[in-house]
Amino acid sequence: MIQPVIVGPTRNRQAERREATRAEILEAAWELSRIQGVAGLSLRDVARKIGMRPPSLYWYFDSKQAVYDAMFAQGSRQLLERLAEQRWPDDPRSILRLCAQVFVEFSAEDVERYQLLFQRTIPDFEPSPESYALAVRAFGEMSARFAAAGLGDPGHFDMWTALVAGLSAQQTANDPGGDRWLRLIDEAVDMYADHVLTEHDQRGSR
Amino acid sequence: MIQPVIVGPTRNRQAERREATRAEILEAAWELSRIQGVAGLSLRDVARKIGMRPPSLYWYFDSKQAVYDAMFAQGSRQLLERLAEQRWPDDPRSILRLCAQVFVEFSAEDVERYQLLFQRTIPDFEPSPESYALAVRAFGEMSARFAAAGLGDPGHFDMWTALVAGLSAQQTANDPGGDRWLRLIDEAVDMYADHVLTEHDQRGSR
DNA sequence: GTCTATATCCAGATAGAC
DNA sequence: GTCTATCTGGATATAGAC
Repeated sequence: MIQPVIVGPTRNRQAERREATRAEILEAAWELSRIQGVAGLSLRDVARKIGMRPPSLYWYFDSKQAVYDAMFAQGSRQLLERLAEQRWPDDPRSILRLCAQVFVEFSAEDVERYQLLFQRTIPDFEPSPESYALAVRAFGEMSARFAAAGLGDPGHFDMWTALVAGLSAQQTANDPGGDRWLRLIDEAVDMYADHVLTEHDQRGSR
Repeated sequence: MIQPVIVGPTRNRQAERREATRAEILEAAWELSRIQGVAGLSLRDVARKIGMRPPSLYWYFDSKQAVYDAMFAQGSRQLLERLAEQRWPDDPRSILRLCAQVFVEFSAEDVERYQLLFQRTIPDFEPSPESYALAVRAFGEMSARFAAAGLGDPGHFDMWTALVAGLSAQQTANDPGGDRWLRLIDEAVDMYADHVLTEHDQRGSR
C-alpha cells in the first residue's frame, strides 16, 4: 500500500512502476512470513515467489534489513489507518472499548505483523528512526484518545498497553485463529475502566 | 540444573560426567542467547565457548532442536522451582500479588528465556511433549493457587495470564533492565482483585 | 569422547554483461 | 531493470580416525 509521491505536474511513470514493484515484493514477503515466520524470511524465496532472481531485489531494496524496515513501516501505517477510520465515541468507557478492540484485533489477525512491530524478536533488526516514528505516532494517536477521555495519567496508559498487549500475546501465542482471549476484551476493558474511571485513589488500600 | 537420574546403588560416573557436560553446553547456550538472541543461537558458537569443536556437541545432543528443547525444559523447571520455594499466604489478594510478582519478575529477569518459553517465535521449534508438559505443570501450579484462593473460574484465570503476560511483554520489549511496568504489578493486581473478588456479577453494567 | 575432514545446503550481497 | 556468475560466509549434520 505504499503510495507513490507525486511531486509535480510531471508524473514519473518510471517511479510509479518502481513503487508498484516494491509493493509487490513486500506483499510476497508478508505472505511468506505467514508461512515460515517473519524471522525465517529469506530473500531467495521472495524473489522466486514474484518470478525474479534474488539479485534483482537489490535494485528495489538495499538490504534485507531494508525490506524488514519497509514491512515495519507498512504495518505501522496500517495501524494508523485502522485508528483513523474509526468513528470515535465520546463516552470514555466506549472509547476504551473501541481502542482495545481495534488494537487486539489488529494484533490477532496477523501474528507475524504483531511480532515484527511489537515483539522485536528478529535477530539484528531494529527499525529505522523514520519507521519507528510511525509506530510511535500510532501509540500517540491512542494516547490522544485517552486524553480526550479524560485519562491523562501516563501510568494509566502504561497499564492499558500492558492489558491489551497481554490479551494480544496470549491470543496469538496460545490460541491462534481462535477467540479465547479476544472474547475477554470487553470484560478487560470494564475491569480497567472501573479501576481508572473512579475518582477516589485506591492506592491507600494496599 | 539437570540432575542425573541415579537408578540404583551403582552410581554411574560416566553418566554423571555426561550430564555435567550437557549442563555446561546448556549454560553456554543461554549465555550466547542473551547476547545474540535465542533465535540467533548457533551451535558453532556454543562449541567454541566451551572449547569444543562443533561436531562434538552431537555426542550430547541429537540436534539443535534437542538443545532448544532441553533449554525449554530447563526454563520450565526453573519456574516450577521458583513457585515451589515461595511461602504462600492464605489471603486471596496476597496470593494474587505474590503470584504476579513471581511470574513477571521471572519473565523480566531473562528476556530470552521468556521468549523461548512463552512467545514461541523461533522458526521450526516446537517443544517435545515431555518438555511442554513441564510448562503446563507450571501453569497448573499457579492455577491451583488460584483455586486455593477461591478463584476457580477458568475465564478469570485466562484474564490473569493476559494481565501478567502483558506486564512481562511490555517490560521486556520496551524497558529491558528497567522497572517501568514492573512497578505497576501491585496496582494491576489490585485492579484484577477488585474485579474478580467482588461477588456481584458486573457484566450487567456493560 | 573428541577430533579432522567434509557433505550439503542456504543465506545475503556484489560485479558486470545485456 | 534484470540477468548470470560468483563471492563469502554461515549453518546443521555426518563419517570415520584416534
